[in-house]
Amino acid sequence: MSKEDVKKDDTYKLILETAKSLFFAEGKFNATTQEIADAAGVNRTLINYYFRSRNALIDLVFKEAMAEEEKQQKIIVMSSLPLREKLEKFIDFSFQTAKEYPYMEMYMVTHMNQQNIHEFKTREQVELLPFVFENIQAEMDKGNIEPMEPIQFLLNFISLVSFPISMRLLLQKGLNISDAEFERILDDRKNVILKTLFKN
Amino acid sequence: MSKEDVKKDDTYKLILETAKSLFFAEGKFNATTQEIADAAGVNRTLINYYFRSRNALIDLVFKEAMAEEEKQQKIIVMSSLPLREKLEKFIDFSFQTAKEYPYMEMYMVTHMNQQNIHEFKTREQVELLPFVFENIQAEMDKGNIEPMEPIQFLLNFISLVSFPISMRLLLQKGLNISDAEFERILDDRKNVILKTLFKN
DNA sequence: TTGCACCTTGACAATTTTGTCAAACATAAA
DNA sequence: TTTATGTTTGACAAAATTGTCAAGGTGCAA
Repeated sequence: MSKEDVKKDDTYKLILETAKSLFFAEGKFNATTQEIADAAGVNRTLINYYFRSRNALIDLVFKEAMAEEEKQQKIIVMSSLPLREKLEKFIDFSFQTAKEYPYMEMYMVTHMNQQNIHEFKTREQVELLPFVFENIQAEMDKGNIEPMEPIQFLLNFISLVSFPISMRLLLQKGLNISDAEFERILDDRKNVILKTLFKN
Repeated sequence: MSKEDVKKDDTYKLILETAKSLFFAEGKFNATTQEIADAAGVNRTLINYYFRSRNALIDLVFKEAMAEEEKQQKIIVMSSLPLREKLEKFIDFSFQTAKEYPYMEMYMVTHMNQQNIHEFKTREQVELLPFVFENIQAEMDKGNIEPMEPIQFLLNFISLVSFPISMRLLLQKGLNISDAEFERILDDRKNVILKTLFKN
């Protein structure tokens, strides 16, 4: 099926995307090479042919996801929009990728935990942070947001955006919420988050 | 070492606690029976002797963790304290268990995802929810918290409490925060969360 | 058509992980 | 001391997972 959707010589890409889908969309963090191959509709040894080993494929998936996420986020942070609009854009972007890959963040954490990964943020990313903090501080000075350490505001923001998506399954079952209902709640989240973080 | 700390016939308990520690404290979600046995300082086959199979052990760890968490939470929710104080207690409790088992929530989610787990909340838990919602609604009517759907307020609260703990590794490395600094930030979180959710 | 480069496959081997079992061991009661 | 019960161990078998390889296939360029 999906094998027919792409050119034959795109097997490499097909395997890569299928792996991403298994890990990030379905949350099958321990998918075996056989399972990945089956999901992609290809022979298992093709994974070795194109990626050398299972680990090499895993690492590639991880690095690509990281890079993609960073690239997008940087564009938003570096824009000259006011803070509130930056955050709005960030929410939109997060919810959009989260719809496709709800388990991506959790995969990152568990994967980093098992490997020993050090610098996964570029120097650029880290150097951008003080700028963001200044941005937040300025809004506090203007009285638009509750005064607190900028890092705490940032934690608040990331938490409010990411947690309901990452932990969706836990929340849905724990609070007994249907799929449709949870979708609706998520759609309202953007406004709720802004209302929670900004004074009127 | 740790084997000497307990009575010999507590091997059952020792293995169970070691498994919990590996999964929830160290985040080694794929620990093999050999790794668990080594960590506990016992022979691997004792896992089969006491728990029949690896899966049986895993399931037991999962169920016990769930049960323990629910038990504690129920005590808090059922208390007749005002909402703000309930939430304060909840924060204290969460941070306390999270210090010991930072990866517990993530383990729950990934584990539920791989198995097909349905009712993991007792009927009691679910039946308690409307009561909590009323509680929240009353505070909104009193003007103590920003008006929104009670479920959204609850999501906000859980997110603010749990996310920084669950995703600690990702946040620390992503934001370039030292261990000591992150500890300090977490210690301030309780007040920050209350300030964020409650109007003055 | 032939040759070449690349892709795909199934068979096989190596490794890892789990589970079983009989024998050895320890301890407390008779 | 002997016996009985429950615990621990190492050896072995089975299953699952990964990686290698030679052989076969495909399409395109000469």
